[in-house]
Amino acid sequence: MPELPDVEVYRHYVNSTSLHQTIEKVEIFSADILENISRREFRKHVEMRKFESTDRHGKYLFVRLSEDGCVVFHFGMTGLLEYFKDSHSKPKYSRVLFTFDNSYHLAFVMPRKLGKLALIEDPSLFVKDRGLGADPLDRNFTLEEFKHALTGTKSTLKSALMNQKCIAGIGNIYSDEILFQARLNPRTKAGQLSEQSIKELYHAMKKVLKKSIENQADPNQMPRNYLIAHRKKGGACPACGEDLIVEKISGRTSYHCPECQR
DNA sequence: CCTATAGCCTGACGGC
DNA sequence: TGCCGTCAGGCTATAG
Repeated sequence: MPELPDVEVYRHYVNSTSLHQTIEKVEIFSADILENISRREFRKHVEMRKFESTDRHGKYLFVRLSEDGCVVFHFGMTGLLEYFKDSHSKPKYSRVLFTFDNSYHLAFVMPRKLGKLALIEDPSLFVKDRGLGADPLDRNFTLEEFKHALTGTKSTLKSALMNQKCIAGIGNIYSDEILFQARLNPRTKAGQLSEQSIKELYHAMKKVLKKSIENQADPNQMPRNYLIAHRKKGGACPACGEDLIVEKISGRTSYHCPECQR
């Protein structure tokens, strides 16, 4: 699931459930999702601390700890968070479980173990070290900056949007949606866009991401003229009714309308 | 620099 | 019902 909107929804979820309570216990059921840290070290740094605040960059969620340090959640394709009380109702595929002093738990649930958990000092340094591009919902992310990120690249739009070093946070589903809303063909070369198209893409990107967050990143709540509900085999364009084209681009299954996205 | 591919991991789904 | 292949909203390493 987790692209930028999903991760932003998880961030709000952590804010409304898990802050300012002492973390009495950390249980790690799958050590292989820990990045660069042992079970023991992770527990030592997190237990008896509190989650103080949250931040997000692209698909990464940062949860700052009291004292110092920051837990980084990366959700892979199937990660999610669940806050619950009854210890018997621990969700299946819980990989890490935080237990608070109010006896509630926060589970990092992830059927496919493609995500990661890390402990870092400084999110901005983390972003820099990974070479992540700007977060498209960052207040300081201007049209100029977007233009700059696209110029010089020879890749397709689909690929550029999904490239985390170019823009951070967009994945397969939302790249399709953004290109659909901007009426741009996914195979268009990113470096050859007109000023006008770049501008439209920029606004479509912000619009789609914001709208999704407003709707709790729930595909079922998205407007009818969005692609997302039709993004399946045999789907038709919600704007013109044309059969959608399905093809692999950058190794991912991509959907677009041959009429609306020329 | 770019693209395509395989691999990581595990479950859901469709065809026979 | 069971088995098998394919696919999945991410990312990385590798080859061409």
